Amino acid sequence: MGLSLSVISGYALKSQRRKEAAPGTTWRKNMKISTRGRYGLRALIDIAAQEIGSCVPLCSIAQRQGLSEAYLEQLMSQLKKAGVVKSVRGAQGGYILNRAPEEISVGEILRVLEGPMYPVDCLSDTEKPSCGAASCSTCVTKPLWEKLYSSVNDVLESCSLKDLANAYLEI
Amino acid sequence: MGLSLSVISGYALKSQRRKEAAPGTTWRKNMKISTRGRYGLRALIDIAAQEIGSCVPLCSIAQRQGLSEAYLEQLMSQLKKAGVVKSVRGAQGGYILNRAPEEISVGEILRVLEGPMYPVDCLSDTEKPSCGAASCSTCVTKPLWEKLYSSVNDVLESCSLKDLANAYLEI
DNA sequence: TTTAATTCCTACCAACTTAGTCGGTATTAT
DNA sequence: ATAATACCGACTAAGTTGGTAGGAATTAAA
Repeated sequence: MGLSLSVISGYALKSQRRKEAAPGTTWRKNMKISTRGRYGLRALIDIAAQEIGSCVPLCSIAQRQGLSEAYLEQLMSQLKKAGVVKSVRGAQGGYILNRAPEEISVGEILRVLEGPMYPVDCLSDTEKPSCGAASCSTCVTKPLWEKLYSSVNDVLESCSLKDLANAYLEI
Repeated sequence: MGLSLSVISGYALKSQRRKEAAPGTTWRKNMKISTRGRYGLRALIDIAAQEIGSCVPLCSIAQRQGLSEAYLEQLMSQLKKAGVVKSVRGAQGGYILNRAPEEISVGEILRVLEGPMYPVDCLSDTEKPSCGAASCSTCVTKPLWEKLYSSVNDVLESCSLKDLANAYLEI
């Protein structure tokens, strides 16, 4: 019934992985960091852990970290545009950190890959009551969301790529 | 062509609202609190702001807060199961807080409606390396996620329904 | 006792997001 | 030349979000 072929395809493989991860209960995905941020961060830690100044090709990152090379490509391209890494094309090419690892915070990486860490959209620009409230200035929850936002940012800004790469090398 | 009827239906109305909210750029929805948490919290603030001990029917909450009654129903049912509110059925029925508003934290409410605030799933139970790493104990990012988790929780636990209801009444 | 207001319950749905895949092009060291 | 690599845009299955729809059960009040 053409089943074997379709099961072999990449799309089907993905769906298998999804199913096995799904628990019985109805889980929400809010306040979560997605694979973009997690995988991208792992890739950067991997690069930072290699000899400094050396080109690290995607295929080697993908292999060491067990990630899809094609998916990583998307993420690295975004990180390059944002100035976090630079790339060298052609054979023996790859990616290099664009700054010292202690100058790159986890917060910056996640902001590039996931967008700003606002817990609600209202925080993104002044006076846009997307919550349906009459006005943002009379919103009683806004101060709480602002506190949450700055708290999250503080934690993510306090950790640099150097910190994580050091820990990675020690294992 | 049957177009007018389908446009009038609720499904079509919803899609209109979605489109107007979508900006040009590609926004991610990670690390965000969804409508479940935001609407549910607003509903509870609304109840807490009414005369204490009085039954507050969903229709009045929905009207005052500009929310869908049917959607609120889902949320309140979950909050009831979790022991945050209790309900009175029949005419003149409605919902009442199950505890004093100062005993109900925003953290509890969001946990009920959105699930636990783990930024990554690995934190949910011991040693489940859902990230693909060899083992959770060698994961260099886990301590960071744990710090993030407790930071988020601290903020949300430090704010009670009473705090928000008071602010709400002052406006 | 009827009626209206209300909670409760299950199913359903369109739009959107996520987590990738696929195929091809451009560039460059060897 | 060739092989390795980055770069690019289109595509996609599965899952999630933000609700609707329709009815059943319960109860205060007329």
